[in-house]
Amino acid sequence: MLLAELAEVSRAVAATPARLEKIARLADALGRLAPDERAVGASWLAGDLPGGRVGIGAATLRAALEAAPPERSGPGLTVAEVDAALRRIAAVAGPGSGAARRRELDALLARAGNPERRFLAALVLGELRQGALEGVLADAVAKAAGLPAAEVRRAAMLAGALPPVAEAALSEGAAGLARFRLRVGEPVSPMLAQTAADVDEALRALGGEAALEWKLDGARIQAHRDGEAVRVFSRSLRDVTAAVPEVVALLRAAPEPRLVLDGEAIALRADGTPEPFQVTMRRFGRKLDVERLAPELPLTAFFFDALVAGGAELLARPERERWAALARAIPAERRVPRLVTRDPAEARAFLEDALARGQEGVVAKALDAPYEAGRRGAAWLKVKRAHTLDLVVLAAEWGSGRRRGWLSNLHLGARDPASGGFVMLGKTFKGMTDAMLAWQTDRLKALATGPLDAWQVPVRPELVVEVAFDGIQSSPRYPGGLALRFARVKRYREDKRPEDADTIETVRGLYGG
DNA sequence: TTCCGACAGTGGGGTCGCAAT
DNA sequence: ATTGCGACCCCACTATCGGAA
Repeated sequence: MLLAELAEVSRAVAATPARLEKIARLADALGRLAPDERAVGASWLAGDLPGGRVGIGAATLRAALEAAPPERSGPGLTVAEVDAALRRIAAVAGPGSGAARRRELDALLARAGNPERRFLAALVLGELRQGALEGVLADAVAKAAGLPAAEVRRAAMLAGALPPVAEAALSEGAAGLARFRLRVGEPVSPMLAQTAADVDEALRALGGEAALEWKLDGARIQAHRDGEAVRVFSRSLRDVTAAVPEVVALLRAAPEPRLVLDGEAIALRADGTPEPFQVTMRRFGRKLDVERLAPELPLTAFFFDALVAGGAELLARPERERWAALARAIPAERRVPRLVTRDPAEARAFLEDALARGQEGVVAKALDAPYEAGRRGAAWLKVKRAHTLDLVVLAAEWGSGRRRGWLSNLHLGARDPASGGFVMLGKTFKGMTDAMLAWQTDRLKALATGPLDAWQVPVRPELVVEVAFDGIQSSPRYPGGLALRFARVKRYREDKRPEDADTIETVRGLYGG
């Protein structure tokens, strides 16, 4: 198949809001792929590259697109050709690799017309924006193969990816799907949590009784052991074994030879309290000098689930059984602190204690729920605590996609009594309804102190907005050395003037305390 | 007919590795 | 030595479609 055909499918999928029509068009395209194109075609139609990102980002792509000839030349690109080129691009390394990537990219673009260029660019950036990603495509695979969507999804979660499942389903039907099972050493999509406002709401939603566990502010890990072979995966199923020797040692020392465990890796201070997430990432994100850094900045694993333990696969077993199996496989100090209760007061106290010890919050879990790989199900509910500040809008950036034409991303500042000015603490685009976006666009245009056609518009610092956030973190980027984590707008405070806004001193107090 | 689960989109800050400067 | 880019860790929130109730 030609790249141009897939680009046209993607365009048509993006053009219709109806999910069923998207599914029909995607299913039709999947059915037209040649057998050896099915995995890569499915990957692209889900907005992914089969081998992951290739080392080309917005800057490189922009430069290449500007330099590309206005018209396509040569024969149209085939799916196989483009796949091969992208794999070559991903594989280059060492000095001159930037130029080598660029040459390959230039060659691709030269043979691509505008629709193909748009499709390629979106794929490379991971920003397909056609209103269909893996979730919708799973339905399309099911439709194309004539198989139940639930079985396709299940296989994709156990495989940790949809493309191989698409290939198997289209080529071999139900028998192909049946081959996908949990295997020790191969990662599965982790189960995710929904959010609850507080523990009372969480307990109610879970039917009264639940297991409450500390929510640690670290990095998710899925640890596999098969005898001496240990592999550890991140939330996105990247192999991070080399980054976490402590976890490897822990698994090897366990009394059971076959384990698949779900947990969190986090850096702790000497007193056992958690380091900020940034500090954990100094270890978890590292590939070089891990062994040298490990003694001075150790990572500690806390597990909260067992997918394989006690010689059995436990995905379908209830949570309380999986926890019991985990407890037999891993010592208590390597498990997440946990309380099973139906008493709201006890649950609240557990949350308060976790927060007082510097943890992020708690996760409430249904005791009878299975492990729903890849699902953000209602069986796990996270409860955190937000702070709020009244901050001043210093500037705004024009939105993209469905926010085109709206001033969307707000620059937020705290009042600085010392200078009489404002100290920027970060940006946010979250929390606004469409009505708020329209309103703030009007207001900010009237307050603009710079040209409205610029990418970002500075404004007179007069608009006060109540912003919720999870915490203050040290910042190498912002002038006050502090930044908000997960900032989102709660509401505008038209009753407040900028001189009523919170001060940088208040923010420093929050950071220190 | 209304409700709600699942999904996609819209971007945020920080850290590391690495090539280019 | 510094800078900029890209990948990936954490993520909140709203709008929408279409099946469930």
